[in-house]
Amino acid sequence: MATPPTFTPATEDELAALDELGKEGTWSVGGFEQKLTNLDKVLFPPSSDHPDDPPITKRELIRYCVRIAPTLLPHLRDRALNMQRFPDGVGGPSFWQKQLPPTAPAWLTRWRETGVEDHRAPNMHLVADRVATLAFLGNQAAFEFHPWTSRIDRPWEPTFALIDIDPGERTTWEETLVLARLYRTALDHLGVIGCPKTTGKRGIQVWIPIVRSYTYQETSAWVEQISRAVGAIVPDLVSWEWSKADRKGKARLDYTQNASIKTLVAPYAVRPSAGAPVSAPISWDELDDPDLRPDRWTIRDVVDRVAERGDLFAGAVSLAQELPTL
DNA sequence: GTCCCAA
DNA sequence: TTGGGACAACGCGAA
DNA sequence: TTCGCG
Repeated sequence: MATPPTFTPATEDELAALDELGKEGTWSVGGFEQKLTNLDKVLFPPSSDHPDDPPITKRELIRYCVRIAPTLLPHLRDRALNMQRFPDGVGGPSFWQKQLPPTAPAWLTRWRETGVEDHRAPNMHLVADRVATLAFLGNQAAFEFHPWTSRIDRPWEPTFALIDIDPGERTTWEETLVLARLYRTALDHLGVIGCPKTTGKRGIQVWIPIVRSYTYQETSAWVEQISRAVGAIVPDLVSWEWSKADRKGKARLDYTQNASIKTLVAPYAVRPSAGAPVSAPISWDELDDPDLRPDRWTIRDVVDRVAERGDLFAGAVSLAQELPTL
């Protein structure tokens, strides 16, 4: 696949030029020029933990997008990207976008969906494979990145089995951690490496990188089996009810995201909440850190965390495991 | 956020 | 010139 | 077959 092997970060000069733009203007980053608009528009109010911090503008979002790009792009390259867009930021309406408008900049990499069932037309998807593309996404307020779990050369074969711990209204953070630790024990027992991350909202996910020989039906069944076993250990914390109302505030262990076209929020993606929290990869040990929170890292500090710790989700790109028979 | 089309 | 609509759609289980 | 759900 003709994508660059490494992703060069935005230069200091490019970042300075972003700061010097007025409320809109043409910006050159990573070798491509594009028009940026409404740079001083507030997209995120400060979080309640830091109410005196300045709010987060679109300019700051774009700055984050290009600074995290070298770490994020390996997770997005070669994958169709579903965009969830929040043109008015937190609290405003959002919408999904799969089809890239023909009027979008010509230099964006596109992939026309193949192998689609007869009843719908194939979409022309965006593939994020450049620093400049991340700036484009920031300008579009498309900051909640949802890459497909397959790669575009074999779009109907997943590269991940996905564990999604979705807390109910009555689930505490400590209970969410209990569930995550049970998955940790289960995967350890099976000799399978999973990549855990916070969601930036309330949950925790584990992405398990796999060889491309499984169907979605198989990955879904595999994750369901483990999840049922986890749930059986702490039945008071988990509900298997489909209807939200019948769940009584309990957590859902949602294996049904292991399906074609469905997506989970990407590592380092920004969530539409005050303070711009991100979905942050963690080490398994951090489940025992009393300071861990599901929204602990934001666009203001996750780049520094990556500088210190590296990409804790690197295994999601480099590993390809068999799923042991259960 | 941006395009498109109707008014 | 302005304003409103469009911008996704799988698969599971219950009704 | 449709509806709720993520």
